[in-house]
Amino acid sequence: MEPEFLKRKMEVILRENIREAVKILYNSDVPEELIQVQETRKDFKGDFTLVVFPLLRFSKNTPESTGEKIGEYIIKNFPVVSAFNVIKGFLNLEISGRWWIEYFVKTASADNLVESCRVAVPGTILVEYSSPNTNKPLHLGHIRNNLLGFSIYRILSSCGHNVIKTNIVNDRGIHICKSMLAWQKFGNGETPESSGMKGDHLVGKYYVIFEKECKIQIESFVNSGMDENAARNAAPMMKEAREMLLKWEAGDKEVVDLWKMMNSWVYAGFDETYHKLGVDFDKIYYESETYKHGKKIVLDALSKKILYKNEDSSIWADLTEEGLDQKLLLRSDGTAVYMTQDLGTAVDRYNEYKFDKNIYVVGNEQNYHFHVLKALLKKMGFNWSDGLYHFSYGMVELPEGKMKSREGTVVDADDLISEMIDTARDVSLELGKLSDFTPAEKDEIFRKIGLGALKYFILKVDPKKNMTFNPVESIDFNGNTGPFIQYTYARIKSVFRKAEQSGINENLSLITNMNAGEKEIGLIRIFRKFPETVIAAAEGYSPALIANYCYELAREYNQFYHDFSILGESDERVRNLRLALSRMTGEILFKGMWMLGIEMPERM
RNA sequence: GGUUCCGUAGCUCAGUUGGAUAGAGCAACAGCCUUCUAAGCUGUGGGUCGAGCGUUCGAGUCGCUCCGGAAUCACCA
Repeated sequence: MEPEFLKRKMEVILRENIREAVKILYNSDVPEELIQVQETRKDFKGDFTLVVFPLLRFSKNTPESTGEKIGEYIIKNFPVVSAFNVIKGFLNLEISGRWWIEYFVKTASADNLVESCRVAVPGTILVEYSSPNTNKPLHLGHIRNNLLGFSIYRILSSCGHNVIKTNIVNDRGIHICKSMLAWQKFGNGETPESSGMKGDHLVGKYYVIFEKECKIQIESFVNSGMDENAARNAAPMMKEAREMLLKWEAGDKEVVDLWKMMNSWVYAGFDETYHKLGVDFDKIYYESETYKHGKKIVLDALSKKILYKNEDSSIWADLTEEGLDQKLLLRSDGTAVYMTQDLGTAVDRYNEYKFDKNIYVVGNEQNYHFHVLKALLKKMGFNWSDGLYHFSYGMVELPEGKMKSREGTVVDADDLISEMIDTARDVSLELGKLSDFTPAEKDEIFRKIGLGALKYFILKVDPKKNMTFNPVESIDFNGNTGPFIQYTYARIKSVFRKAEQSGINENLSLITNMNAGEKEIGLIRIFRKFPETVIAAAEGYSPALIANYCYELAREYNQFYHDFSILGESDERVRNLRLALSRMTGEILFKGMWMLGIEMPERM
């Protein structure tokens, strides 16, 4: 295989030739960036297009005649270009079908295409994602987070980086104490076993109970004339929660034991959800450990006068020089806040991995937090903080607005996954194509399709944009969807199964020196875009680019599949070409979807 | 109010460094299964790309000003 061949793109070669043409025709040395070669738009004839406008100042002629002259020169001196046409200021060049076939044969496999994406200098990259709180189950927002994080991991490692998946579990803090307290007060010893509830859901239930009971207390204070903030502080439940946090930080055995027990329930629940989603982690950090280190870092910085102490003995950073605000790092009672532990986690990670990059997959609601985190680390003298990158993604909203746990409008992750699989089952059974499968095999296919639909739905959207999820209309299985791409793949697999049955083998050597038709070239043109799409996805942290690429390829292939017979073709060379194109389509779709964490069924 | 992000068809979304007549899917309507899987394919209708001004041969894309929406500015995480 020759990755160099793949890297030396046709555009580059054309650009060189055009530059040569301009030099000879107009006696001018044109700066490279003025030679704009791009793919020809679909509705015009040609493969590559030169935008001639920037060259007019050298030709001192109309766009049309400049295009004509360059076109004539190219076609005379560069035989790979078989024809050209000029429309307005655009010179469309047609590349010979033979070149496309030659290109395709040299490419040989999707693995080679992925191989050509590898970066020259691989780095060590940490990808932090998921970051759950242990007081409630995962919801749709976490699903977007997990899918993005996992996909970024696969994309970056496909490009040759050493990627480590990390997860910081927010297992301490006042919110955790809330569910613990409510369980103590109202739980009557309920456990996941006794209730039959998934552990994370059970703990989440008590978090909700706390909020409800606390709200009643606050309201009664407000009704007796207290203002909202004071009422919140005075509510006995809130007081107790704060006391519990203090006890926890002091290592009180009873509190710590309760905490351990309830956390173990939650972890069992999370593991189940992660497993269903198909995501995993190489290293899990716990805030309950890293916050201590965070505290130490804060106190060190205080002693170096980087931070300052307030008269109530709370500790702050002054970030006004950085264009930010004052930031609290330790409360007046000495307990840690969110930022404290994130400082500790970042330093721990750097010490452990000496990463080049540390990517935080965290929602855009925390943009400010990560701004501050980076600025703080820098201020404290950790120069590696330049490698911190907040991969900020948009919120998932419901048609009526933001999801709110309090109002019960949260789309639960486990529920959603099961609903998707159920829908896949319904659709599939109605189509009735899998009658010869065992129930277990069918379930496996339904799972792949249901999750494929969900994952694709989430990942096809540009990560940085907010997206809307409509639970009523739910997720489609037709059109620009995961199942559409899976279906295309299953069709290709089916062709090869049939081929095997009829003893037809694919023979690449037969297709060299062939001339390709328009539809074949259409497919090869899309194949060619795979590596650059992967690279763009890696550099721009955008799995959506790969998702939309896969859709484009699947659509093109389905047209091809519809218009031409593959196995029924009598000309052996043509049949081999079509088989080879089918195989490549299947391979690329498989690879692309793999990078999204989407599995592909052999049949559906 | 400050900061950041967003606004493209009825709905959900694409639209590489500015390039030709702004694209898909869903929904609606009309077709295509005796032939490799119809979760497919083909066609029709649907747009002042939030508004305006500017830069440019050329703006959905860049700049400015508005309008509309979101996030954030906690001794919550």
